[in-house]
Amino acid sequence: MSGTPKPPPQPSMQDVATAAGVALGTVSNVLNHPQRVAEATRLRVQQAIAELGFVRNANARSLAGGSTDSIALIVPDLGNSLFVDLSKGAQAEAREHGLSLLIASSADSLAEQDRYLDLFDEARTQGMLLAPMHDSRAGIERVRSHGRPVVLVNYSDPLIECCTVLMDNVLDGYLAARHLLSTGVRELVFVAGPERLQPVRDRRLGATRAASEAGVELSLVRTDAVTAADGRAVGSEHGAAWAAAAGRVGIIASTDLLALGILQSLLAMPGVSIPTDVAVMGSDGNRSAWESPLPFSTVEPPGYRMGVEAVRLLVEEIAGASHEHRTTVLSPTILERESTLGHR
Amino acid sequence: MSGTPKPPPQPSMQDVATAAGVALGTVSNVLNHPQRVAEATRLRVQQAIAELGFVRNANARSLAGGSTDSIALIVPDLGNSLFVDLSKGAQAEAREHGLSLLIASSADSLAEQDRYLDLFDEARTQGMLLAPMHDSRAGIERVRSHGRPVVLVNYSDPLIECCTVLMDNVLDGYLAARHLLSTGVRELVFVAGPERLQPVRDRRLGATRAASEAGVELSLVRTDAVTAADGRAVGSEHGAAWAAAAGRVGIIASTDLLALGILQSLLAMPGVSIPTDVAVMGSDGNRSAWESPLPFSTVEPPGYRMGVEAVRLLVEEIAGASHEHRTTVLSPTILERESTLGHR
DNA sequence: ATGAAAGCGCTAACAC
DNA sequence: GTGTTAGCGCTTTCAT
Repeated sequence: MSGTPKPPPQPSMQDVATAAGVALGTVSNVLNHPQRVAEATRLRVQQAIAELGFVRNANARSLAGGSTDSIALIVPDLGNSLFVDLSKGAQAEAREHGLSLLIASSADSLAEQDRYLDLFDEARTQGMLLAPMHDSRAGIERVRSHGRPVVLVNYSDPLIECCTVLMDNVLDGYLAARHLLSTGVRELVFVAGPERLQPVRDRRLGATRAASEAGVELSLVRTDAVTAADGRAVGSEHGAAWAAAAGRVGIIASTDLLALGILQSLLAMPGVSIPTDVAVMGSDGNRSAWESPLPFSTVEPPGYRMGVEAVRLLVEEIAGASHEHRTTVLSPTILERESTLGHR
Repeated sequence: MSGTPKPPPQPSMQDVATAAGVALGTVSNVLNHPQRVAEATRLRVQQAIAELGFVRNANARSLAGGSTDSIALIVPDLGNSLFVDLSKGAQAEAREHGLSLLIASSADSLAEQDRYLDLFDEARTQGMLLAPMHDSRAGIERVRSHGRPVVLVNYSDPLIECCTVLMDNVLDGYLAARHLLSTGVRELVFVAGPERLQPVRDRRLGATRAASEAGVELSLVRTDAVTAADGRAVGSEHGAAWAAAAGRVGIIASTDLLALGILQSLLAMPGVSIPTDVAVMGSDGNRSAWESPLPFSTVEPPGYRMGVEAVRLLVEEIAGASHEHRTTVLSPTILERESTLGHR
């Protein structure tokens, strides 16, 4: 026995019209301009719709009508809580404007990101929010050249003329360093990922600024990537030296996953006490790093508000006959926890 | 100065045909059956496409062709890491089958869930994966009655005839209880949410079974919901009693957020030592509960594999002339951490 | 208030 | 190998 008896071809508007004894156009009016239709007719049509189980074909609809009411959000990874928060904000704001939000994850693959850019382009969405990966310019320009607005989130490229929503990563690094300094740290270390990662560069800038304002030294450790594994490598390489330093050392990892890895390896080293000898913190508020053996301080990005703002900019660009591209920068907030604060 | 000079209406296939000096059908062939077209012609057409910046209209395409190659996933909350893992698995498997995955979050709102069900129904997606909220039957039946397959994830309803992918929540509770028992707990408490939550009921069942097998008593505490706030309430109400118990007490919270709340309140009580007096664990592996002051044990659902399996079932149902509905049940795994294991 | 008819941009079947 | 053509299901005039 098969599940559904037999998938009947879905009824069309014409079928409904016939069933209700009216013309095709009238059915369309019932759906789109109910007030133009007499009460009695409307009821008859609505009943036919219900009886036939009629579902509007959105494809035909937007073909004829020339537009959709969806916008799309493409993020590199839903495992990063920033993008989850962002999607929530975007979703809420989209609804405010009567738009539906379609979410896609590019799974950290540029090819996949391009596929979705094209998918949403071909689907004639009203526009897109994109949290781009590195080297996304070609894809973005392609979509934009088709007249479809794109708002960039969490990444800015001066070569791309687009509305953009950013968090203040310089402030992020600055806040992190200031926090560590306030706990009595005498020496700062910034653990940076690859130089090409813009947010990482900016955070380092902020941390450097705070350090020099305070007259404290900030040294730099580089890693190939920004994963927990990289963090563990850094920890085992430098941990002993940090613990042996004269004063208390403060470590700022450029991402939370990095911080997680550092913590993991330091905690495994006998004789290293956190946060007494070494204080460690992250700086991107990624809740994926939750498995930490010790809850650590970090700086939290304003993800939800970024989503809201991004949709606002997009809606403005969609509506605006004359549109001026803008960049909105939002501030992160510090989150203080055990890895820097001392014991309960 | 406005951003884009002037959104030119996007060129159609006919425009490309004219530009390339060929017929409309030939352009279609270049796109869909390149081997049918002579090399020279194909190149000419491809150049015209590039020059005009032509983008296939997916709506017209699926109208004429009668189908899409997208499937959709609707989840109640991307903040729950189970659904993130699920989307990753589904995404990977969808790609294997040449399908694109569209993700939507219903933001814990039944109305929003219904909206997306209809949106994807109207968009003629090939089918949907749904992690349903309570009382979703009407919406599901509606979509299914239109001949569009739906695979249920993480929730089963005997009244709905659908393929379903579940985790074994009875095993979940069983594993949790066994783990606590293995750490020397003499008395178990299960903190349950509302009775209507199926996974919670099942976990309780499993925990009860493990307890009776071990000849240990399991008592029950009920809460109105399963949030951290509920957990804090439970903690402050029962914490003192638990700590005062003769043996070591093991607490199983039916969700990780609940466990988080319990931990928060217990840690704030002087004289209660975790995990020495009271061992606490969660049972749904939700990484949103990462802010815990103490990393806690939990049971991790097989989210990724659930996503993969769900897509497989969906694809089978899409393809299958005769399709037999199936339910796949996957096993969770225990995750042991400090809140039950004792000190480092 | 309702009906009739012209596309929207494309695919696929068929003819050349 | 390429051109022609009939829809796909709908929205929107324009008549009536």
